[in-house]
Amino acid sequence: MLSRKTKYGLKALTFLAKQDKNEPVQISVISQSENISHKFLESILLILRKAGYLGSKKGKGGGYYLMKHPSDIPIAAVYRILEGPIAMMPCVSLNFYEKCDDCPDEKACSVHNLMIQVRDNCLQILENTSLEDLIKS
Amino acid sequence: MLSRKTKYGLKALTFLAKQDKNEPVQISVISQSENISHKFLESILLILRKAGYLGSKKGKGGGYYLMKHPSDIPIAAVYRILEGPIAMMPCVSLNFYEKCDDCPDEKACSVHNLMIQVRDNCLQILENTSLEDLIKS
DNA sequence: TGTTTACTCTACTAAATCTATAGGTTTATT
DNA sequence: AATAAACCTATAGATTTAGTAGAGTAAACA
Repeated sequence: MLSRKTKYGLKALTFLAKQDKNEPVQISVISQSENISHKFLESILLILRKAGYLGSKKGKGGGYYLMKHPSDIPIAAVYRILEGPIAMMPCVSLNFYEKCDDCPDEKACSVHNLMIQVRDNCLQILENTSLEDLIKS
Repeated sequence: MLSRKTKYGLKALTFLAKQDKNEPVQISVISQSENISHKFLESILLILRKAGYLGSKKGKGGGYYLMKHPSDIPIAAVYRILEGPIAMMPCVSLNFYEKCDDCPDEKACSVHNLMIQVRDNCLQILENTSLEDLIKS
């Protein structure tokens, strides 16, 4: 299941992408519009800023704005930043690979092979959907 | 991410499906072969038994065995029993639907629409893969 | 009938993660 | 200087995960 963190993050990005101008939007504007706890959203936006997807401006008239064009922000990237691996098991993750301690032979593991299929399908969607696609739907 | 519970459950079912005869296999045989904590596996097998996928026999020569042919056990069903909803958000779940409290209009939610796509893709795989398919791979 | 074997069931726990919240700090604007 | 708004650290409560402990129950077998 998707965490609220990721869900809120995606909603906030969508909100920013929908703005007419790419000017700073205050956290409280986003949090009120999208029904997200102000403080929680704050921490999420901070993560996205550090990852390079958001820029920020302090002080009066400040807020957050997109650092990239929505078409250059694949959902997969946001997902990895906020949620972590897209794969269902570390042993099938491309970006967060880890060996299973209980599995002597990965290639012989039927669960492993199944989850590779699932991963590929999810990846295909999440890599090929951008923030721009999201606001169109 | 897939919980160990589900992973272990699938591995145990796979182990049983691989047996030549469908005769009771002791928990300890499975737990040792698959490197799973005996007590933890015990609780997982119990769940699968109550769900009707496994039968059990007590006493000497006892153990667990499949109640259905592997081709009649879709992975999606096992997943739902052990892991819960396949959907990434309750608002896109077919079997465990729940409205989001933060979302006034589901149809207007871009995250919602994206996750429907993801769900459909995962479902397509998990519904159409049976335990029998798993042991072949 | 008694013993062993193996599943059944309830309860508990340690650790991790999630979902925030609190409160002070820094920076920019007016 | 006053105010606005992001920045940052710490913490806390709730939930979930991944088990563990131990007594109970049923079947087999001698």
